[in-house]
Amino acid sequence: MSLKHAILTLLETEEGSGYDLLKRFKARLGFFWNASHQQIYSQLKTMHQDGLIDCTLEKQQGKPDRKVYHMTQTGHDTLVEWLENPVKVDKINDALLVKLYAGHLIDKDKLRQELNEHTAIHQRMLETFLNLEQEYLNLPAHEKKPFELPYLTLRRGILGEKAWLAWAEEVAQYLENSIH
Amino acid sequence: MSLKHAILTLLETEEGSGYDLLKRFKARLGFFWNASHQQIYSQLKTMHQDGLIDCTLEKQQGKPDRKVYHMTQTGHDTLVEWLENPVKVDKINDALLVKLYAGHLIDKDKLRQELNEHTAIHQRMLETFLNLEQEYLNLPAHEKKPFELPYLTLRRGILGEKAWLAWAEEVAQYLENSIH
DNA sequence: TTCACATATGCAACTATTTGCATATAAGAG
DNA sequence: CTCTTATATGCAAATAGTTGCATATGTGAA
Repeated sequence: MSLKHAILTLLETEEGSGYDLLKRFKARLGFFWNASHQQIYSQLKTMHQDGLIDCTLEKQQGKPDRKVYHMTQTGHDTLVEWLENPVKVDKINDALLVKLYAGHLIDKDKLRQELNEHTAIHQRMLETFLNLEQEYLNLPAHEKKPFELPYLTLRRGILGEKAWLAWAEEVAQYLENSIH
Repeated sequence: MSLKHAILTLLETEEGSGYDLLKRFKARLGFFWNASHQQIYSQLKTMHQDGLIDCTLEKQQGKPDRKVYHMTQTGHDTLVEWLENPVKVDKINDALLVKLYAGHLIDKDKLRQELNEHTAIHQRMLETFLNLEQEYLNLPAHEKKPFELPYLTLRRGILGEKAWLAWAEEVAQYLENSIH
């Protein structure tokens, strides 16, 4: 499991509550790791029980209390051990491709419409990534250092989305020609 | 769930045993949907119970008996209904990227080595896809028709792998420069 | 004043996937 | 003669992820 390790990675740099981690997930790991709030909260609970992280309660006025989690030595060791052992190649399970494969069973218009909707989403993601890239590229050289590795993960997002969109263009072309 | 629908897609064209479907998965849907034999067998059992498929027993000499599954009307209807309703955009959970994000915590050599191993796997996949593409492209025009949609799914594999490898090249460059 | 959104947490039930085990035969390689 | 690969099926336990529900407050918009 890697949700655990993703959380440890985030806590390694900075402590935080479940809610913090949820937001950090979306902002930093969101384009290559997805987790819902339920998953994060329950994972934090287990990790706390297992001694990978500990927890202090912060009272707040106006807002609910925050449980702030931080790394323990065990947590750090667990993370390092995971980092040093190989991980599997990412597994793809893409329902849209199953659909396309079976596309002879549906109306081409419906297929085209769904492809357009997915394309719009991917375009929006690409834009977000390109904006983040600009932010990074505009940093003065010495401020870039700590973000070099995160930037490389962002590049994965950019190249991945561009490839997706190029593919969608091919499919759109095909669907266009096949009606006339 | 889409494993169900992927199986229905395969059975729509041709009946088959769990073992057949396993092989067809690898050959046809393997680059965008992955399923283990345990998953397929247990899924078939559930689908049979739910009346989406039915089953006849084929005795064989020398080899174990085969349970041959085929589509029912309910199964067909279920597939068509799924096809006509939108699916979600594919969710990515890529452990290698988590690792890269936390790469400051590990030895660059180890990181480079793991990247190389993943690169080798992706290169092999790309080669496989390109070979399949050649097979398709060498078909006479009239035999291409039934494979047009599967070919588009193959293109996704090709473009996706090429993008992965281009990205890996960027990462390799970075890791190369950061030691010297 | 109501509605949506952000803050902040979590349980319970279900669905999906992985990992390890289990069985049995045949064919071919070393 | 043993080892690997292919054929053919499956159970059980654990882990991972989704969906629906639940609670409580503050802020800003319509």
